[in-house]
Amino acid sequence: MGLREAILVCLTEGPQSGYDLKKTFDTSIGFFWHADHQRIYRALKTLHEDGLVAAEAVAQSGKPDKKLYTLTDAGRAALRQWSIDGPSAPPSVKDEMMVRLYALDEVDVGAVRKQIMARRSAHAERLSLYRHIENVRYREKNADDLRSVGRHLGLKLGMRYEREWVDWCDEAISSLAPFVPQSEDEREPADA
Amino acid sequence: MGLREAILVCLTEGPQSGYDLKKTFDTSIGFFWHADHQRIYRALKTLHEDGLVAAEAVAQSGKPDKKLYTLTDAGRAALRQWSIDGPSAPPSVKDEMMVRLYALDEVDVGAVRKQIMARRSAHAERLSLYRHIENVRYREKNADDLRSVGRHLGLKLGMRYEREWVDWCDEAISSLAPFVPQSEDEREPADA
DNA sequence: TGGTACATGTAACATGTTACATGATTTG
DNA sequence: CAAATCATGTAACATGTTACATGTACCA
Repeated sequence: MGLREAILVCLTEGPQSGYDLKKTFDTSIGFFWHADHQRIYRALKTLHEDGLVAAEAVAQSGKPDKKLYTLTDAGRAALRQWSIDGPSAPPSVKDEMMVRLYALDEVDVGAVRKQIMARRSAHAERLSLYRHIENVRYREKNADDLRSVGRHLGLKLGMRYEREWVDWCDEAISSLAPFVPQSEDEREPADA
Repeated sequence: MGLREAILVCLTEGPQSGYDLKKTFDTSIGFFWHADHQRIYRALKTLHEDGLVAAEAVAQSGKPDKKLYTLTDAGRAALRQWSIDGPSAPPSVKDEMMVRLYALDEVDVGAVRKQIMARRSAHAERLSLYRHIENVRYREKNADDLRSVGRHLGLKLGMRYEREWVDWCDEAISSLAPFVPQSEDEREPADA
């Protein structure tokens, strides 16, 4: 499944509710594996049925009850087994914007160029977020435990990826400039 | 859908059968959008129903009949509209190996490291394929038509991507070496 | 005669997305 | 008083994967 294992990985941090997991998927692990809350709850149900996680209802004052899920020994074993057997081939890329690049003469180049500018921003933002995290967590204290090394490596991959994207966007934006009517990015936005 | 538009993009090259499209998806456009033959045939059916492609049965001596699909004017228009309206946000990454890196202390590090070595090969192979294509198609003849510029840009993104992956794998392989029993890659493979 | 390429499909299943539903507490 | 956060879920739909099915021709 993939999502199942991603959840088990999250639970190695300690017991979490579905809601907690959702937040983790929106931030740290979500950079490499995305999930919405619906699928998280569905997956937790089957993980529980399979005995890979234990559930405990926790009453909270005011707020609704939460179910705290904990990794069981079987869950730990499954995680380890997955790390040996599971897929490790490069995942296939799926990028609609790149598909457009294959028939640039049949699409709206100005629109595509603007999309590339938007992506530049998105990737630049990601990159600075990653740099921030690196500064906060891995500054000079070269944490040499396995867990930190692994996570730092993940972060470094993310930084490489975003950096290349930003550079590529710059390259693409200038390459496409001659094909766009009046170099729209240099035009002042018209006042209403 | 995404796949629909990828097929329309392929058909801007000229009429193709489902089988032809499958081969295209296995090579060029498949680097950015993957599809198996089942989904291609299903998508072609609905594209045809929607009038975005025209179908023509072609009898062949010996071989089974093939259905040649051609882009219609409506298909061309749909493609153009999609290039304006369609999604262009960075697609979410999904990579099980990266998920493993989040709990390196709970998995089999030796296995993960070997997987990284395998990925290094896969990415290096891709990179050299891309370099080959660049040499053959875009060597010095700086083709300045839109179509070529777009495809060359796509290729360049692919090269950046694969190059970073190869470098990252090298970094990861050495970072993890101290955590693996007897630096397994330096051991001679035991004779049976 | 056994494998590969050509050529097209169905069916079942697994996964992922979108919309809807509920209900309390805190913050502006 | 409206919106956001906490917290969990169902249902319908869209998409993607795996397995199976069929049949010719060519090559070794």
